[in-house]
Amino acid sequence: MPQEPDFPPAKRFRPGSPFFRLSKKPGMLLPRKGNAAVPTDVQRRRLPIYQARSQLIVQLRQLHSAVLIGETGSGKTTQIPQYLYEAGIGRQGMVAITQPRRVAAISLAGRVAEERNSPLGKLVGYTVRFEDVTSPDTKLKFMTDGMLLREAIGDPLLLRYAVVVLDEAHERTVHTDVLFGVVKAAQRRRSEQNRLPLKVIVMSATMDVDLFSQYFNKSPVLYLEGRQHPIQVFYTKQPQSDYLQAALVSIFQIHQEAPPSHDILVFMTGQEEIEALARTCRDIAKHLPETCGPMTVIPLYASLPPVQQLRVFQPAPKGCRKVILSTNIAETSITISGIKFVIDTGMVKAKRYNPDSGLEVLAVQRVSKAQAWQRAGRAGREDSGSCYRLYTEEEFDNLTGMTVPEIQRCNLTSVVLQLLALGISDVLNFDFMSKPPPGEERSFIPSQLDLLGAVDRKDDQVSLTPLGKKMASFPLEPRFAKTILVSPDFSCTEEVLTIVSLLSVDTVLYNPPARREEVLAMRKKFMSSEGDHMTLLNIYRAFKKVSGSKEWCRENFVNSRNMGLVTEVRAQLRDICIKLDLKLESSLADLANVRRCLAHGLFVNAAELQPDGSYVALHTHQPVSIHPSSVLFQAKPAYVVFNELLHTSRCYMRDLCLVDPEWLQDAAPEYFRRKLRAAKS
DNA sequence: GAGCACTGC
Repeated sequence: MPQEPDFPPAKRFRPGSPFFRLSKKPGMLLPRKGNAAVPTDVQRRRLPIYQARSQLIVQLRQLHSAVLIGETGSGKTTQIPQYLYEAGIGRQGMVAITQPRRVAAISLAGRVAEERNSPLGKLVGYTVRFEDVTSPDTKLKFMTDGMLLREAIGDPLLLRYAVVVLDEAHERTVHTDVLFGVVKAAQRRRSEQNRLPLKVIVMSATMDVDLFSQYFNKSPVLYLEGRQHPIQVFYTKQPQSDYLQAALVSIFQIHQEAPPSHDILVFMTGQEEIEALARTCRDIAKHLPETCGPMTVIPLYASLPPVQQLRVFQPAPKGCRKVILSTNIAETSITISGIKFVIDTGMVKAKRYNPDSGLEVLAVQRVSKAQAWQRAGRAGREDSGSCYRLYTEEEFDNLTGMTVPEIQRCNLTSVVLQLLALGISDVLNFDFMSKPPPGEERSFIPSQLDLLGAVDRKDDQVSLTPLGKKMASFPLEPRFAKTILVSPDFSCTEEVLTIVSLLSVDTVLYNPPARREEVLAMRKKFMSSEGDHMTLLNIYRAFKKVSGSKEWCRENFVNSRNMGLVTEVRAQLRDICIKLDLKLESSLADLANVRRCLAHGLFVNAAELQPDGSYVALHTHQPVSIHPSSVLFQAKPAYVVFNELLHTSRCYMRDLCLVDPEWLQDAAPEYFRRKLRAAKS
C-alpha cells in the first residue's frame, strides 16, 4: 500500500491561512530569465541551499546513502552535483543525476555547464535516448532514469559511477522504482566485493520521507529550505456535482474581482473537455459588461502542436487576463510564470490496469492529496497566490495520500524482462520499494514471457533464453522485440522495423475532426485490406518516396514531427539488429510474410470471428469488437491479431492485422491447440 | 460507428 505522505492536516489551511508548498520541479520549457548582469557565482551564492553548503558537504562525504528533501527553488538539482564535484566527492568515477524527463535532463545539464563556465559535453554532459552529449572528461552526467536503467543491463554494478543521484524520486516512475532496487543492489555488491563504494542520493520534493529512508537502510534525511510563496487555499462549502460548471463559475468570479494581470490556471482532465470549456469561456467573455476587461483563453495538453503549446508563455496584452485550461501536463512538465490563481477540479484522467484481464482502462478519477498540493503550488512560484479547490475540505481529507506508483498499475512484462536481463533471477523476490499487486508477476507476466519464448523455467528458477536476451536489447515491449527477431526467418526485417517504429510513437495520422471527409478521401489510397499495420507501412513507404516532404505530410494528413521520430526510432532499432547480426532483408511486394511476423509477436492478442458475426478474444474468451477507426471495420476477417484492447463503451480491438489461423498455430502450437479447437467447437 | 492523461528506452 502506498504510504500517506506526511502533510500537515488540511484543517490548518482554511481560507486566509497561508501554507508553504514543499514541491519542486525544474522550470522546463520556461524561457529562462536573462540575468546576465549578475555573474553566475553570485547567483549561486544567493540560492537558499548555499547556506547549507558546507554542512551538506560534510554529511554527503560520510554517508553512503542520503535522502534529500528540498523545497521549491532550493536549487538542489543544480547545486548538489557541483558541491560534490567541488569537494572532490566521487572523483574516482562519474556523478549520475537522473531525471524522469528528457527536457529536464538536457536543460539542467545546460544550466550547470553554464554555471561551471564549461562547454556542454565536457565536464558537464547529458545522455538521453538518441543523444549522448558526453566525453571522457564528463564528470557530472545528467540523464533520464530510463537511460541509466539501459546502461545497467551492460553494467549491473554501475561501475562507471561513484555517485548516483535519483532526482524527482517522489514521482515514482516505473524506471525510478526499478532503479531504486538496482542501485541498492549495486551498492551492496560493490561493498561486498571491496570495490569503489557507490554513493546514493535520493532527492524528493514531497514529504514521503519514511518510505525512501526505510528503503535505503534508514538513511538520514536532509531537509533544504526553499523559496516558496504563501498560497491561500479555498474549498467549496458543498460538494459539486458538475465540476465543469463549477470551474466556469470560478473563472468568471475571479475575472470580475481580480486585477487583469493575475493569470488563472485551471486543471482539467482532457482535450475534449478543455476545448469545450474554452469555447464556452470565449462566448461568455464576449458578452460581459465593459467594466470586466477582456480575457484570452488558452488550452494546453500534450497532443497540441508545439507552436500552440508555446502560446501559454506569451504574456497577455495589457489589461487582458490569461486563462489557461490544462491537463496535468502543467503539474510537472510545463511551468508557466505569472500564475496567481489555480483552479483545481480535483479530477484527473489516468490509466488503470487490471492484472487479471491484462486490460488497461483510461478513466477519469480523483487526484491524490500529493497531486492536489502539486497543483496548488503552481500558484506560488513568483509571488503569493490562491488555489480554489472545487471540492469540500472533507472530500480533500478523503483523497488518497499519494498517487499509486506507476509500477503498481502497469503491465509488468517489460519490467520483468528487464530485471532478468539485469541478472536478477529471483524476480518474485526483487526488492521493490512498493511491491506490484500480488499474483501478477507470478501468473500473467511469466506466462506472457514464456509464450514468447523469452524465458526458461526450471523448478522455481526463471532465466532468460538466448532469444529473451536478444529481446531485452531492444527498447521495446517484448512482443514487438519478438516480432523483429522472427523477421529474418521470413526475410522481411526492413518492413517489420518500419511497422514496429510506427507503433512506437504517438500516431502519425493527423485527424482534424472538421475535415473528416477530406481525411478519409486522402487516406483511401494507403488503405490495405490486410489491416492497419499494412496501411501504416504504405504511408511510410509513400513518405519515403517523397523524401519526407513536409508539404506531402500536410496534404496527406500525416503528422510530420512524429514521422521524423519514427525515422529516428527505426535507425536505432536497425542498429541493434546489426549488432545482433540479424540479416536485414526486404520482402517488397510479399506482405504476407510481414503479417506472419506480427502473428508471432501478437498471438496473445488474437481474435476469432464467430458465426453470429461478433469476435471473441482467444486469450480470455471475452467478446470484443473492431474499433471504428480500423481499416478493417467494414470487413469481417476470420482471424486477426491486434495491438491493444480499449475498454470504453465496448471492448474494442485497435490496430488490427489479418492473419491465417495456421500462422497462429505455428507461432505457439501448444497454446493454440486447445484455443482454436475450443473456439471451433 | 468512436474519440485518447502523462512519461520513457
